Amino acid sequence: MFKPVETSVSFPQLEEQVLAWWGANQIVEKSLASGSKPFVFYEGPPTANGRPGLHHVISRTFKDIICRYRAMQGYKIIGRREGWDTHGLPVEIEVEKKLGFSGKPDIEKYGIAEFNARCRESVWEYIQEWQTFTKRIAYWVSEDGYYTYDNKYIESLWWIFGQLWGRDLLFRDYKVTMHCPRCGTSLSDHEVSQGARDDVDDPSVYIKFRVSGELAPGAGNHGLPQRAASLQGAYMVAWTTTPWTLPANVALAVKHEATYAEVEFNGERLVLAEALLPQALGEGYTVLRTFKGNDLVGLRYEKLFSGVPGPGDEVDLETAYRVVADEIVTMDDGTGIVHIAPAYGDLDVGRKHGLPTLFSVDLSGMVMPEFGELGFAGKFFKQADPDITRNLKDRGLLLKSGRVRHYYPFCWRCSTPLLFYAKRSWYIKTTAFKADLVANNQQIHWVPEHIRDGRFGNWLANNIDWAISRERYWGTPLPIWMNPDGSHAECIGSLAELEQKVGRSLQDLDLHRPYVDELTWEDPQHGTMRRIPDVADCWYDSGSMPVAQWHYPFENKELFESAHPADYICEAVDQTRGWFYTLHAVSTLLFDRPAFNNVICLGHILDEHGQKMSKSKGNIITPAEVIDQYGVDALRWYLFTAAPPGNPRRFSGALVNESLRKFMLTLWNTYSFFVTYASLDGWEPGDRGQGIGDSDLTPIDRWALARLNGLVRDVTASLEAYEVFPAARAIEGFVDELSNWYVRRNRRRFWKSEGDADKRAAYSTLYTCLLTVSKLAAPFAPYLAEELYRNLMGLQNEDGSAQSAINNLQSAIPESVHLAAWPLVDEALLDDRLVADTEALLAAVSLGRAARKAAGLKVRQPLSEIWVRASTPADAEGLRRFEADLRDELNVKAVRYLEAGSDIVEYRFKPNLRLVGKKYGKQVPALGAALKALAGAEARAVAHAVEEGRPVSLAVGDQTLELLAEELLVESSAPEGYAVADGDGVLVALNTAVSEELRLEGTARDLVRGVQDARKQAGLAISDRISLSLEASDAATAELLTQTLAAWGGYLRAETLADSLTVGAAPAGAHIETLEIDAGAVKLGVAKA
RNA sequence: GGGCGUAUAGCUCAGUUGGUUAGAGCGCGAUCCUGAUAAGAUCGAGGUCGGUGGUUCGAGUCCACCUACGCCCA
Repeated sequence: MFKPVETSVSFPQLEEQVLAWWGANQIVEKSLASGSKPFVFYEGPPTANGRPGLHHVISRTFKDIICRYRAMQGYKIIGRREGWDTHGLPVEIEVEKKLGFSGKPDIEKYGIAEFNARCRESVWEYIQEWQTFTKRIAYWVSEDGYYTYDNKYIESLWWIFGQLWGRDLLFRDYKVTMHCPRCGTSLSDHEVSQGARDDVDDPSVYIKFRVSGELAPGAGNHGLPQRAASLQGAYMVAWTTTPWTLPANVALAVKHEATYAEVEFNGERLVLAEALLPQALGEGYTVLRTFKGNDLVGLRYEKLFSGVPGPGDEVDLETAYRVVADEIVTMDDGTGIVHIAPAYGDLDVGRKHGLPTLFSVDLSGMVMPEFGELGFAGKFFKQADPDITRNLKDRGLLLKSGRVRHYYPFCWRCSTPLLFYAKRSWYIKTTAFKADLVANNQQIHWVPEHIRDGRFGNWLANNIDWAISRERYWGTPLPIWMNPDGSHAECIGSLAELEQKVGRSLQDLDLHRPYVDELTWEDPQHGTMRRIPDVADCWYDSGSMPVAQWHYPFENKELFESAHPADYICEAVDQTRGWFYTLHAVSTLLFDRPAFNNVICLGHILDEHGQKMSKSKGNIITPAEVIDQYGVDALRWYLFTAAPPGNPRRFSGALVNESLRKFMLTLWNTYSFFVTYASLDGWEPGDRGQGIGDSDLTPIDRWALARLNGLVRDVTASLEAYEVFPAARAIEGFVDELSNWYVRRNRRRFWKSEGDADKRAAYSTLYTCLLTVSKLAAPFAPYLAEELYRNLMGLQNEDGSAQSAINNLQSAIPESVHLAAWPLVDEALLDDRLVADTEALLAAVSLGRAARKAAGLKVRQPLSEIWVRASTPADAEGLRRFEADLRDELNVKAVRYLEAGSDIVEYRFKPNLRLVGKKYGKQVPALGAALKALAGAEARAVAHAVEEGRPVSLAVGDQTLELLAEELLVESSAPEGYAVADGDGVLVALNTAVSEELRLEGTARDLVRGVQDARKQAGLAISDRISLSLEASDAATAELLTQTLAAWGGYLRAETLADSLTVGAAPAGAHIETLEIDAGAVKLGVAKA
């Protein structure tokens, strides 16, 4: 009934077959449609305009595993669908590159309509590849996905804008951008980094700001008025490399806790950071007094120039020209006093301290006409530097000037120096909800945990308003219309509302630029309403997907209500300030709840040297090459078991191969072993009904089932906590023990000829283990699990296609493991004591082998006895329970137990620090010494007491301590004349004496192994009977051979299926192998009988 | 410059509330076992647990500072 299984297997080929079967039988569709209880998943949309890489494999497999697990638990997964992030600068840049463009002017010339059409196409360039890839890595999602450029999607985004607008959460303010004055456009971060240089020659000037003696409004008064008065006429010294920004100065910043000094220098009083005095002034100054940065806050100074307010801005100059304290100030260079010009880079500082924003240079980089009388109006800002410096020098406000080489950004296209420039932008007022953002974050279960209060928590605690607008083309148009002078604005929250405004149907309208830009209407009071040209930050698109993917609230109201918040999302750690944040912000602002309850936050994949994979380094490993060689399951298994998901991981094909060999092949071979013998015996799972009772289960069967149910318990608990890594490692550990302990120990039960209850118990046990493992492993390694499951369930006959009898009889059997129910723990089979006993046994076996090795006694040589001592009485019980296994594994005739009654050993004691440490604290060293001093009869008495669980009185210093049995650890020396190995409190001692009788038995076993090997070399089948001949190389060996055969001849014949056994030269035609025995050799002649 | 994370054997990584001799796998060398296995077992070489200082009877683990790397931000 089982399909025959080859021991050699190509997993990539097997996977292709399973994949084809899934396709032919709509397994994916059935899984997606299954379940009842809702479980909500959000797909974080990738941009499909590049090829999928390994980092996509890891995020998709971690998304997949949880969804599969929940599906097997009977959940209906909502949102298990593709999603595509289609807007944004990366797409535009890709198209610009293709068209050979160098910036916005080229796009405008080309036409926005055509450009956006190209962007729309470009998004789908790799979609085929993505979908094939997605299927191949077995990421099960519906292809009926959402895409952010869809009109419906955009309409939902507009609805959100409308909601925010209605609550006054959208506003306009300055934002500092990197601006190219020649190209007339802002540059993105990555464009800036392309053109930055770090050896730019610039002026380095030290400017004096005269303290006026007044105080800023609202300044504290703890001694400040007197200080202000006394500092009047002194100069605060600031350093800058951009003199052109000085006319826009509105404040000076100091560092809170730093020490500042008032010094006398060339007849003037100067104020600057004490630590930087030598650097800034050299010699010749006298310190008059010092104070903290905080003590200077609120002082006012005389302005250098009169900066110009932005068009339409009302500014309160009362709040300007004062000293503030801010973290941006460092003591690395300069004077510890920083000149603040919000318009040209220090906008956040300005905002934080309520400073006005003043300008001196326009967007074309020219000094504004307002500075005409100073003689530098109309000059390019860099050219104005010397003029400004000279002007200040003439007014006695320049301390000194020089040149410096440093970092400065240039336009990557035209090499024009860039301006930091505060431009009008639109913001979402997230700061108004900072407390809610922080509180809602506390409800989220982060894996790894530290992200919550670390990276993400800190980001929220330092929340700044979300700059939402972009001066670009391919994106969601901001639905804000304004009148010509900007005095009136409206936000449109739906298509219907817009139709009503323009008075016609817009059903066929593409809701992108330039089409929406063309929609205007006349407002009787305010004039022509035109859309502002900006589009939305594309993070806003993806962060709004919980709403927009369902076109809420225009459609799918019920679905949306049941699909919010997500139970689970998963992306890489770089999304903390990306998608994780935007989801959280949108959800908190709109609904005051988190967008997701559980999140796995993945680390990045690095190459095998810990370097980031990048095209330029040429160290990219593509998913395809790994999958073709090792298969998807091996890759997935590696990703799940290599490291906890939050850690970065070094990747190489060799590591995937290790997963394949370590886990997949071990499981496969166990499975193959089972199927081979079950088929031979015609065993079927239904046989359990024919009288295999619990009583037929041997201890090792019970162990396997206890261990299995413990595994189900542990894997389930781990996955419930979204801890994939320990779950996968647990499965791996079980498979290893199943193969290398259960199967190895029980081989004879499977191949013996009687088909008795004992044999059926073994089949039943191994079958249950394999079938359950196939279910547990299904979310991790979906292909391998499917193959195992289907064959074990009798769903594949010999040609691997049609359904077998059992399936016809029991049509309720799920046809795929992915449609099967997640295993439940059978509490009755759990037995932690049994599992612990087996662990003790395995430890003793391992030590016994080590002792054999040390004594040079191979395992095939039987020995008379071993002595064992377990670390606890309970473990000793365990060893007794499995004494037969212990004898067999170590090939000894008897096992004896070292107990205090036997005086063949010496005892040593240690405190059980875990217990004793807290109780006795500083007395621990003395206690340890007292225990160490115990010897002879006294020591034996203590050991006795501990064994019987009685407390022990011990003199420590001048006190007597009453120690509980469990507070002591007992070790014993090795008995004389024994080979010993010990560890973790367990000791195994071998009696190394080999009697003549034992020697013959060992020889017999050598002969059996040699003949078996010869049979194999001769190419005989397992069941072939042979005639065997043995020829000794010398007289001594001949004598040994004769004696051995006298005692063990029957055994030798039985084990090797030898019908005849002759001593002497092999007959012609026999296969001959030579076996080394003791000092001599034996020629083994094997011929088919 | 700031925040977060990481640093343990040649390589990839574990190390539970601080506790007894710091582990696994791979690789290397040796030996053994084997009629499911591409496997397995044992031993060996290989560790200043990134560094310094501190807390403690006791620190890979907790604290402070420093170094290197990664991510994010400026």
